[in-house]
Amino acid sequence: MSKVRVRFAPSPTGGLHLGGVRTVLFNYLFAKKQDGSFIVRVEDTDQSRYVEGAEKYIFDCLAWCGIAADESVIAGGPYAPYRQSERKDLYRQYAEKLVQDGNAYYAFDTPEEIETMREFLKTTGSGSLQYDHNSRSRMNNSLRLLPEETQALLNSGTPHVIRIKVNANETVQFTDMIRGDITVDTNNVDDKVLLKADGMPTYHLAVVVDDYLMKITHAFRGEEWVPSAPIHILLWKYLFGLHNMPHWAHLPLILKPDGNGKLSKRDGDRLGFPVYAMDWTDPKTGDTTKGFKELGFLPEAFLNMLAMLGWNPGTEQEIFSMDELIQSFSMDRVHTSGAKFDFEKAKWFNHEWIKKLSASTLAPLVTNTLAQKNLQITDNDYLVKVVDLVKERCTLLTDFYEQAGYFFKAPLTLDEAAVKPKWTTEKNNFFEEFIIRIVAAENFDSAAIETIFKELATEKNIKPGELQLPMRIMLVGAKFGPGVFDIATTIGKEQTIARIKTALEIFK
RNA sequence: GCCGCGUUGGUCAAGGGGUUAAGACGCUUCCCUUUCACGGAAGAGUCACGGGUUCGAUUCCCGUACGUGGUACCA
Repeated sequence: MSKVRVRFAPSPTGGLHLGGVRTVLFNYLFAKKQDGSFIVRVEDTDQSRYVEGAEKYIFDCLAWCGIAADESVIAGGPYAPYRQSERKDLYRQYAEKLVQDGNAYYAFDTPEEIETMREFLKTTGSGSLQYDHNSRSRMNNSLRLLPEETQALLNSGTPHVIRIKVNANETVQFTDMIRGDITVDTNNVDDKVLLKADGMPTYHLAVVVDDYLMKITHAFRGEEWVPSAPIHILLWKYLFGLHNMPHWAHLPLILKPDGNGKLSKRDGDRLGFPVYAMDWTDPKTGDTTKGFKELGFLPEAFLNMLAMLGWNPGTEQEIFSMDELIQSFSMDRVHTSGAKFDFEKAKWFNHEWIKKLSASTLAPLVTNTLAQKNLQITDNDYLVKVVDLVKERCTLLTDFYEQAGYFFKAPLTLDEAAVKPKWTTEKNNFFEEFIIRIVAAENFDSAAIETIFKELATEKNIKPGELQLPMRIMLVGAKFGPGVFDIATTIGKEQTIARIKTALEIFK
């Protein structure tokens, strides 16, 4: 059996959408499991939609995800170039061959003429408004024109496209690895443009030619391609033979959480969650769309979450590392129906991953997020200790600022309302005495502090519980965080005393 | 409109002719903790509808409804 080769074929038209990343993931998992190759081919055949920087951005996203292409624009490879615009000249010969074999034809119709044809079709009450086996007999193409007429138009340089000739009354059948057999009546498929007037191929021609040339064995793409699959099957049949055709799998869509339809960038803006893998700034408008990365997601969690949207191992395991995914993944366990995106569940995956990863693994990432809030970390060992103490309280990486910030600088404000109403001179005296005792103490570990605290409380005849909350507010500023004595020992004796003194002034 | 694909709790989903129809997220309650989390326990909530086939259908078949995708010289 030949080596498995799969490809992800993005168009550089904007941010990398959730669904796109999942398509990458499934391709990648499948390839790695079979010890195959994962190829990234840039499909930039539509010059009008080309967006500056989008290609680099896509590769940045893949890098963040930890997914490396075996062959690509960047990595190179035996089938270069991997950018379709650079392969432009290749496609024409295949289109011409199709014309010669009678499987395609030249069409000289202007957009206006096609529009007129559709308007006419509407008046006839015909169900189909397509340029197809039926309507083409009325149009300006080499099928209807005399050979001399066609030649004359060609010679005079009249703009034209090449369209596939789909025969009437046939059926096209193919097997989808996820959906099983799909059969389509050719009467419903139109004569799609293969080669545009500018000489660029359309997606339909380009995928088939490149998948053949690049020896792709399995072609995975979104479900939105199912309706045009028959065109591709026909092209394979005409050009390279069905026996060389890759196996197909059409992945289910990721849908909006609320209403209906495919998840889009707009839904993220509207509902307040990211849709792109990383921040994307539109070069034309300058608008930035938030990405999962910048929001504080770990790539491990992002990918894990995506894998579970549309695929399920059939066991109760939900948390998977990339290696585990590669081991467990199989295309036949991918679902047929679309799944609504749930941001809450996405956050849950991130939380699980933050808990799962060690503090030292997390530390560099936390350093970065804190730096973005102008909190510079100089002591990594100290950071690791802090991360270990607070990580189970953080859902997103960005939560570390709030959850760990007070370990690095004293709180700016204290939650006075939580203390003042029940504040007494006895309590004030307790803390003044407490400072004296910890100054004198040899040990400043968590247990020692707790012992001193509780003994003094007993002496003063105050319940320790009534003193712990004020102490927390003194050290943290608010009602959250790990055990107070753990905080005290971590920030150290000096800081602890300083913060208590400051707070005592405020509580007075 | 036409064509394709789909339909298990609010969401992700396991299962698949006979089950008390898993599990997770979210939600509620309780325990732990005089903080917030974590952890633990419990709870509410489901097989779209109508016909078949069958001793028996959530599971198979056919319709309907609904959803979704396509219907571009976009991918």
